[in-house]
Amino acid sequence: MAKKARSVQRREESLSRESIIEASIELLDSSGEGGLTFRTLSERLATGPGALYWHIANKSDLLTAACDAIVARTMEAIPPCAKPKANLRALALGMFDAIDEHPWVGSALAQAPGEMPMVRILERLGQQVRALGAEDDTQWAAVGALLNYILGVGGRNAANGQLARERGLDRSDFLEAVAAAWSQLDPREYPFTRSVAGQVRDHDDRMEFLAGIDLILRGIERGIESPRRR
Amino acid sequence: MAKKARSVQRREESLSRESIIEASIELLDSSGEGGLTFRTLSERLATGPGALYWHIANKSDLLTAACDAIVARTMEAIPPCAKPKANLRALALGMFDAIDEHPWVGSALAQAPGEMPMVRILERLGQQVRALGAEDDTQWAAVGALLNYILGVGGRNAANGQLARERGLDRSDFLEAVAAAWSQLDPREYPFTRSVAGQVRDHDDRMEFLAGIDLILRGIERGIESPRRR
DNA sequence: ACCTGAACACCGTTCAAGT
DNA sequence: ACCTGAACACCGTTCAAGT
Repeated sequence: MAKKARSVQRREESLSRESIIEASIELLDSSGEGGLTFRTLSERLATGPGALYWHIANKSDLLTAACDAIVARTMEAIPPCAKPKANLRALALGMFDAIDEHPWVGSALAQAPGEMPMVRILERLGQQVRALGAEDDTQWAAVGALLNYILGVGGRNAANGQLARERGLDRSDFLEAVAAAWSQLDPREYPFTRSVAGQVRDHDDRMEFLAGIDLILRGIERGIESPRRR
Repeated sequence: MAKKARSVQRREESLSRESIIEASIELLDSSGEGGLTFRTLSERLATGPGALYWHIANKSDLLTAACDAIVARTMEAIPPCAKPKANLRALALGMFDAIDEHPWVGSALAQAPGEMPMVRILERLGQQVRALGAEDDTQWAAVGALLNYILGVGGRNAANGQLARERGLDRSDFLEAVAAAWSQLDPREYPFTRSVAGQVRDHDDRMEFLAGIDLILRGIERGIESPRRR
């Protein structure tokens, strides 16, 4: 019962932007978007909330920086490949998996348009679409379609994860609840939604995501084959 | 200087879910996402914050309901047309315009996966994709691609509008700032992003959005023409 | 230069008390 | 049944004061 340990553990290393971001990622991963708070964060770093402001501008800056760290790692981890199409698929899947592992990245990405994390993705997509042979005036539409699709899926996955967490369910239980609600819609007004309710229940998110990417890639290829009518 | 007017105006009609949602939409339109507060809302409705809870479950419920009101109106306003492809384009453009007019709808939509507002869009998209002649097993991918693309663009437009508002800029000034930041990136690391910086400045968002939709539609058509290899 | 932590100006939500 | 408004338990952010 020696009392030599201090009641509040003091930090050994001095605070830094990197250590703050790292702690934020841990917090976001373990407790979701609502888990990142200047108070919990400063507690975990054994300091006061005000100290954080010496290293980061504000909460939005912090969230974007945490998101960027994940995106940068994800981009680095994607094995390079000679074929642009395979590259694009790997890129998209890499982002899908990253958001699956860190759902908060999906919404952080959406909240920081034009910022670094989005630029990293944009750049990689753009280079590969170029390599695919798209003409200058169609590149932008192709990259935009891929980027927005990825962001759309990411945002939705983030929201699914967030809602499931709030209600104390896991992802599949949550999707089960959605499917149940859909199958009780009025069949005259919502025939399509009702008919796909079953698919929501037991589909493979990842494969479905990839099917969408392939569909967009088909559209891009077709645009390249028959370039423009005049 | 008569004092017969009460200092706080009292409401004439009793509170209702509809009137609360209507007032929320006005507040969101005029002051952005941060403008919707139980205090400002109850002030505007000449009541106390607690009263609102008799009619709505919580803030997320309120936001989704406000979003659903806009989406429902948007769906109703789209003129029906015999050609599924034209219908899909009109549907997508309708949502684009709705989010352009009410940027908060973009993020509210993303936050309510599987809820009514999203189901309305899903259903309309699904019916038209079916009419296009897609087989059962490819319908879901096609609808998913369109829906996620629309959600992705919507989310990004919402974020653009929100950030511009926070910084007191209008949309084009904000995009100008993004373009300026992009054109100062390292040309060796970010050649693509730099090369499209100019396009960000003076592109037409709406037309670009439509180009993406057309690209996806091409991919869907191609999938229909050469269904599946075996 | 960097950190501390109390204080400020907010939030969403609850709930006893009223009508 | 519906409304009131004070109170609760939080937020992000600031800033005088410390080292």
